[in-house]
Amino acid sequence: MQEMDERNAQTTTPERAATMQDIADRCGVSLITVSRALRDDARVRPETAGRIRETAAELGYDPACHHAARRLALRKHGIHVINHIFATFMPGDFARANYFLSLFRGVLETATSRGFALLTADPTMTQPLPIYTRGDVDGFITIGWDTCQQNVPLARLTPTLRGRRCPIIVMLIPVEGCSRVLTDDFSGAYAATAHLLELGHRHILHFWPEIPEMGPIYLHDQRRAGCRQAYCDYGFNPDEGLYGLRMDNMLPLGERMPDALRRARAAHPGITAILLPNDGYASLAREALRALGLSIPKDISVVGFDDAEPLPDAAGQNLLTTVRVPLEAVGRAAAEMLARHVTEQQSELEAVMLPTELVVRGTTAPLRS
Amino acid sequence: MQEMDERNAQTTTPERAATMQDIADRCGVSLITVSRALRDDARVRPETAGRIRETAAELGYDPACHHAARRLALRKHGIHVINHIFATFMPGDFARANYFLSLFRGVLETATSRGFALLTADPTMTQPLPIYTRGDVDGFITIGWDTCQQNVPLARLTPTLRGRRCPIIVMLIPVEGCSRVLTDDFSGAYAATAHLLELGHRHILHFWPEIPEMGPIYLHDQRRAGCRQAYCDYGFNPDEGLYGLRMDNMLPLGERMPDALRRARAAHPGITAILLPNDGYASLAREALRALGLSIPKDISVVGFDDAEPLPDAAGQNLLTTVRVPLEAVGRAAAEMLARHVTEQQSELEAVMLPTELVVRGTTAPLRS
DNA sequence: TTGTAAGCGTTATCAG
DNA sequence: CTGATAACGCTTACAA
Repeated sequence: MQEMDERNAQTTTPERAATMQDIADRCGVSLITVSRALRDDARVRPETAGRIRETAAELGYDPACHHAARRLALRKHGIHVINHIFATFMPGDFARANYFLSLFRGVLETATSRGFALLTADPTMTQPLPIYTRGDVDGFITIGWDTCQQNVPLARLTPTLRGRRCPIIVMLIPVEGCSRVLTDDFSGAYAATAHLLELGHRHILHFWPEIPEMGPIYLHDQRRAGCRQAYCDYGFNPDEGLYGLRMDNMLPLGERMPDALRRARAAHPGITAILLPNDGYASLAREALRALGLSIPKDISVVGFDDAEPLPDAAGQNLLTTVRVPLEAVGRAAAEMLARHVTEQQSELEAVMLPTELVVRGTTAPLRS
Repeated sequence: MQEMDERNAQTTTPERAATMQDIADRCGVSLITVSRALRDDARVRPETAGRIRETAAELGYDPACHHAARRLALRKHGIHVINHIFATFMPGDFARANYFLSLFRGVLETATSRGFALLTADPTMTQPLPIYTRGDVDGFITIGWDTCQQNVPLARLTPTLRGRRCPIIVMLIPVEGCSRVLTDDFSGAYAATAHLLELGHRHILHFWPEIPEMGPIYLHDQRRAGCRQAYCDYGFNPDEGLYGLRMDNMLPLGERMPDALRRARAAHPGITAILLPNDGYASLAREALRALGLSIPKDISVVGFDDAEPLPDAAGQNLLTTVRVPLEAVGRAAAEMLARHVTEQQSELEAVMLPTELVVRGTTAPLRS
């Protein structure tokens, strides 16, 4: 059986991918003619072209195989051939799995459908992989981590990309000099606050992450502004009813949640509603509140953010009232934007803002009078 | 400030990456001497080499930039330069998010630490992206989907890779002709069954996915064999106590779970324990059982598989007894294996099997007498 | 120790 | 319409 296969094989050794020269030899034409024929250059006799294309097919010629040579040749004439590779930076620990996954899924889906392969790297990696400086990547998509946080790759990348046409799209958080896809967190927080105010709540605890070394955190500042605006628009004073729970560190809050809530309630006994920084905290909050003898939404209303993580009730239904952030759409928009930048040689910065939406479920209820 | 930057710039236009010729011109040596110096070739005077390296640094010469040219040049001599790109196929819907994420995280972590970038593709993509046939990918890692299922990319890839040295590592399910990283599901299922038998259970329902068009599903067959072996070793007859619940379709089971369980119990009223095909079904099963008036583990014991998805109790603690499959380690091992294949030019197939481990939590209890 | 030659596979430019 | 030429940036083989 092996022998048969070998006999059936083309005369070219299977080791080596077929080249234009191979085709030219077979057809008795010059290499250039082959090159032209395969690129549908008009100035080659249709008959010759047909014969060439046939032979190419016979030999299993695959233009993609010699993409690198093509790029090299065209560089002489200043022609940039796109490579069909995007790169993203996603946290390797995927701590908030659904959050990043949604973004990632959107990016992957759209990149793929546009013919681009997607490289993934962990933003905490200590040094950029060779491929990033090689010029093989057509563009980058990343979460626009605020300056001092984890934008290691972005910071490290920028200098190596200097002078090279290599667009970077940031998602969710704006970064100077990059095209961006943002979400309207201001309006989301506004809607959530308005919802609570309309339910009669007047004293709301707003989780407000602020890590000292990081400076202001764009998203959370936007949201805080939205909350305050709602207070004002409804005729209330945010300084009297909206309490910011400043968090100096986001992750290990699991253990400290009960303590944080207890102290917040001690300082502001009137609190009847809580705005969380993301859905992941909801189950922690539910636990902590239960320990304080409070049940949701009877005694206290809770609103999440992102709509990325469910808070399942006994029947497995998600009962978390939250602000939906269209994460997958953000990913799709970013990839689409990048594809446009890359294929249309467009170099102007672009900005898109996607709407958020309040999703009312079961963790908010009218204020008990 | 811009002006200053421009004045400080090197004489080479920043548009163009520095080349060896640029360095040679500056140093008054030939291009080839530069090539040698930068590759630490011994046969170049140390003094000259030093000067060359200095100039290279000044000009910001980055060898990675011209990686493609290097590959092209070396091909003449039959030398294969590795490209430091791996590719994986991961389901884009990430239906069982944690499961695939764990695998992915392992692959990504190890690939990155070995200096390889990771390309991700959705296995359902209709046609392979250009990069896959281009020879830019050094090797592939994928779940070894059984032949008839979603191995679209694998099937479509193999012919294009014919004759090319491009190793493929499959995870979890063996595929002919590929190196593999497997898990000992036989032992895992054995341990789970033994655990239940020791607790006094004699009538166990074993979910046994079997999709007609797919033929036997390796993992589930392994597990079933493990279950049966345990029955035999403990002196029981699997044909009398181990009931297979054949599933002809895995995904939309959510709605059919209550029905499936009801019918299984009708057929085999003695059932006191259930072996699930994966953790994701645990919450569905809990619901369905609750609806039948049965509580876990009082009335019925339940064992999951994978330890990828928690079954949280009221306090958020995972109470699912399950078989831990070291998914992240599988990913790491696969990437490590691939790196070895690629860097050591090794072409012999390799196989690794990682152990599984029964994790006893709160969903299994002694049989009520 | 250094330089010269030739070529990897392709393409734009110019000549036939 | 077709072909020869030179180049993209690099490397091995061989000569000086």
